[in-house]
Parts: sequence; C-alpha cells; structure tokens
Amino acid sequence: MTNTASEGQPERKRGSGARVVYESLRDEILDLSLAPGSPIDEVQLAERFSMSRTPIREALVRLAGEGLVETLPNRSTMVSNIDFLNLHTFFDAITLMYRVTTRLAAQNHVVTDLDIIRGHQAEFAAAVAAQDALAMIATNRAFHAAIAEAGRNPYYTALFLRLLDEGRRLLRLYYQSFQDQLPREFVDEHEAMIAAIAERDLDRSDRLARAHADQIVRQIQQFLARDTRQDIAL
Amino acid sequence: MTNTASEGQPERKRGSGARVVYESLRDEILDLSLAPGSPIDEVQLAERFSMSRTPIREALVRLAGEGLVETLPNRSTMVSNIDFLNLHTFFDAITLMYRVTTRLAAQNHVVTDLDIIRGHQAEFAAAVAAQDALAMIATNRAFHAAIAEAGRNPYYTALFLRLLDEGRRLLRLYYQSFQDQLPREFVDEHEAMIAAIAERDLDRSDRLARAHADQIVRQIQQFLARDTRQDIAL
DNA sequence: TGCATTCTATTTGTCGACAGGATACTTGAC
DNA sequence: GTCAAGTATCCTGTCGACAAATAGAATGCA
Repeated sequence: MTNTASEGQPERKRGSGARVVYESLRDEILDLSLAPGSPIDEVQLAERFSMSRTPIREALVRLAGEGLVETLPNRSTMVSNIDFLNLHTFFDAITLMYRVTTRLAAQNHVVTDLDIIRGHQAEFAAAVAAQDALAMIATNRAFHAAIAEAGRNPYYTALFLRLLDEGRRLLRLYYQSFQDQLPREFVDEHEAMIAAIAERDLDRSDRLARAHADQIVRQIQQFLARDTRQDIAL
Repeated sequence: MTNTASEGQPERKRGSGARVVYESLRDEILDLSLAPGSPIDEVQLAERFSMSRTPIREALVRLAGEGLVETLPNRSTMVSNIDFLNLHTFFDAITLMYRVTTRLAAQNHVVTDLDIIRGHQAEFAAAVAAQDALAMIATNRAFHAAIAEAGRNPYYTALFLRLLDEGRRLLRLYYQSFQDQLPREFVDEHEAMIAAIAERDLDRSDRLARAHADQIVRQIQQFLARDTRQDIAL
C-alpha cells in the first residue's frame, strides 16, 4: 500500500514544509528515536513527508547549524554523535547557564513571569508523580526556559535552550535507567528556586541554581560511570 | 556585456557554492556594507554570484540561523537590525564570555596556545600602530578567539564568536568615530591578560578580562551617548 | 477627493531533473 | 587467494521552471 500519501494528506500550507520536517527530525534526534551516528537519506525523507527534497534540505541545513546533524560534503549527512569525551565542557557550560539565568530572573522578573514559572513547575510535579519520563523532560525544559525568559537576556536564553536540548539526549538515557524511583529532590529544588526568585534574592537564586545543576550533573555522571558487572563466583 | 560569467569564472567546486555566498554575505553584513534593514533579493544575488537560487537560499537559511538576517514568510528577507534598545543584554553576555573564556584559558592552555595568542596580539598591535580600523577589528577577534580556543570549551567559544561578530557591527560604528586617536590601552590590557594566562592565575585573568570588557563597553556606550549638538549662539 | 476593490507584477516556496562524486561491487592480474 | 583497477550504482549539489502569496498599481464607487 503506497497510496496512503495521495489521499489523506492534510494539504500543508505553503511556507510550513521545512518547519514541519525540522521540528519532526529535531524531536526524533533528541528523543533518540534517531540513533546518533545513523545516516539520513534525503530521498527517503522526501518520500516519508511526501514533499520534494528542497524543504528537506532546508531543514537539514538548519539542524546542521545547531549541531544536531553533521553533513559531510558530497556524502550523506548523519545524526551527530554525543561527545562523551568532552561532556565536562557541556556540564560546565550548562551549570553556568543555570546560574546566570536564575540570577537574572531574580533580578528582572515581573509578576506574570512567576505565574508562568509556577504553572510549568506544577506540570513538572505532575509528571514526576505520574512517573512519565518524557513529560518530565519536557516540563523541566519548559520550567527552566520560563526562568530564562524572565531573565530577559536572549543570548543566555538561546544558549541555555540549546544546552537543555542537547542534554535531552543525555536525560533520555538517564531517565530510562530508573523509571520507578524518581528524583523527588528536583521538585523541591525547583520550589526553592521559585521562592528565591520571587524574593529577588540574587545570591540565593545563584546558589540554588548551582546546587540544582550540581545535583543533575552528579546524577548523570553516576549513571554514566555505573558498574553493571555481576559478581559471579568463579 | 553579459558574457563575463561564461569566460573568466574560476569554475567553483561542487560543494562550495553555498559557502562562498554565506561568507561573502556574512562579511558584508558585519562590515555594514549591507545596511541593517536593507532587503535581500535572491535573484539579484543569484545573478551576482552567477549561480542558481538554491545555494543562495541555503546561505540565507544559515545566516537566518545565526540571526544575521530575518526572513519573513513569503516575503523578502532582510538584514537584521541592530537592537539598540537591548544592547545591555549584549554587553552583559559578552562581558561574561570575556571572563569565562579568559579564565578557562588560564586553566587549560598548553604552551603552543600561548604562541598563537601572542602572534595575534602582535598583529593587533601592528594594526593599532597602522591605524587600520578593519585590521584592528579582525585581529582583535582572532586574539580573543585564540584565547577562547585555549579554554577548550566549544560552547563558550561558539557563543563568544557569535557575540564578537555581532559586536563587529557596533565596533565598526565605534572605530569609525576616531580613526586618529586610537585606544592604546587595549594593547596594554591584552599584554596583561596574556601574562596572567601564562602564569595560570585564574582570578587575575578573570579580573583583567572583566576590566577589559568594561573598558570596551564604556567606550561604546560613550560613543552611542555622544552629544554632537553644536553650541550656537541664538 | 477619498476609500475600497480588483488586477497585475514581483518574489518566494516547491518541484522534478540532471550531473558530479563517492562508495561498493565486479573483474582481472600477480 | 589477495590486491588493484575499472565499472556500476547511489546520493548529493545545482539548475531551471512553475505556482502560491503578497505588495503595489489601477480602477470603480461613494
């Protein structure tokens, strides 16, 4: 059956072709649906989205600009690998962004910002309670994105979002490891950060953000360094 | 005469089309050869570079990804405006990147890094002596880029380079204002930073970077706030 | 004369097709 | 049997063309 494309297609609008492909591929890469290192075939994508190669290529160029795919000249583009050897630079950068955005949020937020932040925090708490790993990742990102927005510095916000997205692949690995016993601390830490921001306590916001980042980094590092060898008597 | 394209053209290599256009447009935007807000016509560029619209569009997509052009759907793309109202966020971010990269360079550099850094510093000093504004901007960027490279954190390096490039448009305005009396302090500050990095003095590197950033920010703010009204007796 | 509407023209978004390279496979020689 | 050269096939980079959408001009109406 190959005629599925010819009938039920919802008639995409004119300028939306590349965006749909971009967002779809982006989600699949960050959710590890597309494995790091796997090649990407343009004609295959063109068939799948039932459109020409032109918008596909535009989406790939955008993804390459964000480092999510790597394109070798005259050869197939592939999903970027996770650079485990240089993870410490990633942790260093994202820790700094946690701190800076939270500090700036304490300084520059307006009241409506707090409502938005609290809303995302409620959704995050619900996701933790429901033990929904994917929802936890999404709502956690939204929570910190809202804090960064309240900080009112687009440069920090953009870098932070990029780092959070790149970390999404790590978090996906991480959360998969313990779907049952979920980190309740994160919810409490978020609450403390909200309180510090609301009181416009810059230094406390900074400290809490740093502790939060350290907590996450430590957990992921423990996960990566875990020893799964079984103690078998020989 | 329209046959200029058919004869003297240096026969571009296969994969290089979009890169040439990207780099050319990027330089022209950052040098203010293309005024902020001016529209960009694809067919015009296609004629100018004597190639199809496809590589032109790819270059524009990349530039849009870096925020150097803004593309309105179904309408012409235009050179991004300089956001003078939010300059303080730019200054805040670039100051932090000055500090972080210099501090990390003091921590992580190897001896060959210092040679490279000193080489760029020599070129910068020569440009200052020659009162060549464009060369000053270029060599100054290379100097700080080398420091960032020595810091070994690609996330910081990438953001810093983006900020330096975006600042290139400001610096272009700034340096144009006093081609004669050039800021000799910058050369001395660079030397002090090199010394602190070489001695692996993290805190001193940080302080010097911050002072250097403050110096530049102050100069640009003074330039932007200058009062050019003439005192005419009425 | 001013405003709304229709028509036109320019420009973008998308498409199908072709050619240049690169990889993989086949064939031949040592 | 192994290595090298030639060949075939696949995929990307580029091209010219068409269609949708918007902006501007022209026209009609109050």
